Amino acid sequence: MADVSVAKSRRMPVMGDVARLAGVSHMTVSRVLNEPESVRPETRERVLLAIEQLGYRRNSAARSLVTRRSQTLGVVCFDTTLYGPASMFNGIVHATEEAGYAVSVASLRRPTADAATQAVQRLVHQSVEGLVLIAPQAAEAMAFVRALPTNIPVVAVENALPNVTSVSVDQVLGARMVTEHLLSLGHETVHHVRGPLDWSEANGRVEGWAAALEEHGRMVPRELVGDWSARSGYAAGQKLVRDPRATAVFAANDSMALGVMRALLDAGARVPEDVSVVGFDDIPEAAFVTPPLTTVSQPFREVGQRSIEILLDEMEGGEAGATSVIPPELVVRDSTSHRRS
Amino acid sequence: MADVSVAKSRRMPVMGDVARLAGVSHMTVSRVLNEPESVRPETRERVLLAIEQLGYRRNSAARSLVTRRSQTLGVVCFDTTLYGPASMFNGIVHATEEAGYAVSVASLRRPTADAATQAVQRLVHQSVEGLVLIAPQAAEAMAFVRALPTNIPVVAVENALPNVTSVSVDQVLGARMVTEHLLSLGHETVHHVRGPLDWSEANGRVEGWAAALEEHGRMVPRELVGDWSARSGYAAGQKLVRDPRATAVFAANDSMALGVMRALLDAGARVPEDVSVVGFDDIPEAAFVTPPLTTVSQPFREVGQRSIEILLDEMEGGEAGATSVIPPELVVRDSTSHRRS
DNA sequence: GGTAGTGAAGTTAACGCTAACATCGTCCGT
DNA sequence: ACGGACGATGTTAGCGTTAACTTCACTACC
Repeated sequence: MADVSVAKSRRMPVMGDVARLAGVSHMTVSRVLNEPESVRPETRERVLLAIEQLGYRRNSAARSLVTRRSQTLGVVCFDTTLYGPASMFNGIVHATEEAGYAVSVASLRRPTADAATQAVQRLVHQSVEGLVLIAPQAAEAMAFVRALPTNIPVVAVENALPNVTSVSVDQVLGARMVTEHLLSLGHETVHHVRGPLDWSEANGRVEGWAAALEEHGRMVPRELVGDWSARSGYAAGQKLVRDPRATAVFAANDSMALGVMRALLDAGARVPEDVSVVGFDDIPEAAFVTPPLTTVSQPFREVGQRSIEILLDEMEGGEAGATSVIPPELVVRDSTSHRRS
Repeated sequence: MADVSVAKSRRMPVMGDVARLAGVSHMTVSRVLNEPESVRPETRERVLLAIEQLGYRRNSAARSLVTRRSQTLGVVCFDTTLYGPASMFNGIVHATEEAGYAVSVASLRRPTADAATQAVQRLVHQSVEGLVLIAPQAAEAMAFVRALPTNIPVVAVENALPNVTSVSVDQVLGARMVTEHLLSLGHETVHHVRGPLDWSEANGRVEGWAAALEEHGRMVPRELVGDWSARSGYAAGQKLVRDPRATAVFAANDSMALGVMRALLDAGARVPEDVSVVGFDDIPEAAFVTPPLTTVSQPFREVGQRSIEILLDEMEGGEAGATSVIPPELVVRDSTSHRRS
């Protein structure tokens, strides 16, 4: 009881309180906090001491009211349960905090233009100073761009939007590497289980895969469509197992690759003896599943961190619209082998 | 003159602008926004129209300066790359947005008391009105509690802290179910690969496992320690494979279970014929790995959502300190089977 | 018909901070 | 020794909202 009343009566100290204790004006306190060099060391020490004694913390609402800056960056994301987005989100949050900004998140329940617009609006309303988009669905992207307030800098990760700065891993290259790896093992062609139609990453992977096949003069099989989940990979695998020409499968991510392998195994086919399977992402479990999965490693965290670097640069007047592409890396394990028969 | 008006219209409109256009005072505008019923419908319409025309948005900094509320909840998290935390985070963000609050995130790079304190401070400084802790390390927990400002409501997920409201899945029960499932299959005892020593979830699982074994009068083998990663599970598996009595292994999460299975397989043991393996979490891939993994399903998203419900309730004066426990569910797949001698 | 009561709007004063200007010594060059 | 420049601090005036009054017109009642 006593605790409560004490806590209540003890109002949070404000600049004026600090000033009084230090024997200066509140403006000097403000200066100590904002441009310490402009205050005489002796005075500064006194103020700092008073701040410490009172446990003073500057009120950020008042500060941003007058400066019109919030020291906050906004992150729009869709599903942070997927390994890739989750890792990028982590990288983004860390980098943002390191830079002294707060992180405000808006999440999209559904990939609709409306939801996207709302999310951006919400963040803008919080006066974020910059925006990071982790929402790789192309349809959305368009909505975003329309909803964007021209005055605030934006960076999109893993999604090339017109007129928006973006950072991404070279999906086309990654898919190329996978396809050529498989071709080099003697497979006649490579089948592909792609990601959702509206994800730009999925499209990039399809592009690289098809391009590599065409360059080698191979047949380009019709791709199967998944939704990134192992379950959808399983469904695709069930179809593939009926096609004797499908000796090599490139799944657009590791989860789907797992599903494909499961379907193959359930149907009595062996991996990699009968069918080689490759994933994408290199989730931490990839090396430990059965068989250990050949896949493409993406530096997700770095992508996230890099996006913040670029965003901050843009906020300080750097030019926008640049596109930064980071190369992925093929990791060969045991789910791929030379074609037999 | 024209310049001036253009310049003015370029500036974000404020309440006064809306008021002028609607022919009322700024206070009426404020009322329309805060307590619409107190304004005559006719006037209200006029104001609403003016708001629409000007594209007016209330300045949240000014608002929170005077109300001393930020309409923001803070989330402290450690590693949102792990499936569990990522899912809970998702649930939390969704529920928070649904309730009309903004979400501010602070992430811990390292599980130290210092980092924890800083993270909480950062959020408090942003005047969050409530705090959710997704940081299941016990050591940390203590630091949090100490750093906690007594006046702002806190909910911890997956971590029972003294005097702090918490929501969690019944880890002890889950581990019990696993152990009894294995025992019922005829295994003499169950070996355990636990999670990090400072995670309360890991401790709960150890507790349930040991209790179940003891109740059945079985030997309680010394547990091996992992760090949740498949790699650490692999290391544990390499040790277990040398012990002929280890016919049933309970890994504290699915990733480690995968690592254990890999090590077993690499050493020539078959799963489940020679050794049964169980995980925990039921990651979406669990049903599709080889062999499909028996595990415990946890309603992560619901835990996240529930934590927000409770937090909001507490913010509205509900009593704090309650503990909400949600039961998990055993999912039997193919990585467990009767003991064969 | 006068007065209290009501509902709807307006006025004023914070909220805690920073920008911009004002003040006041002090040091300098000539 | 004097005016100007400079460095350190103080004073004042908002930033855009809401809380707390105040005003005013209109109703209701004895």
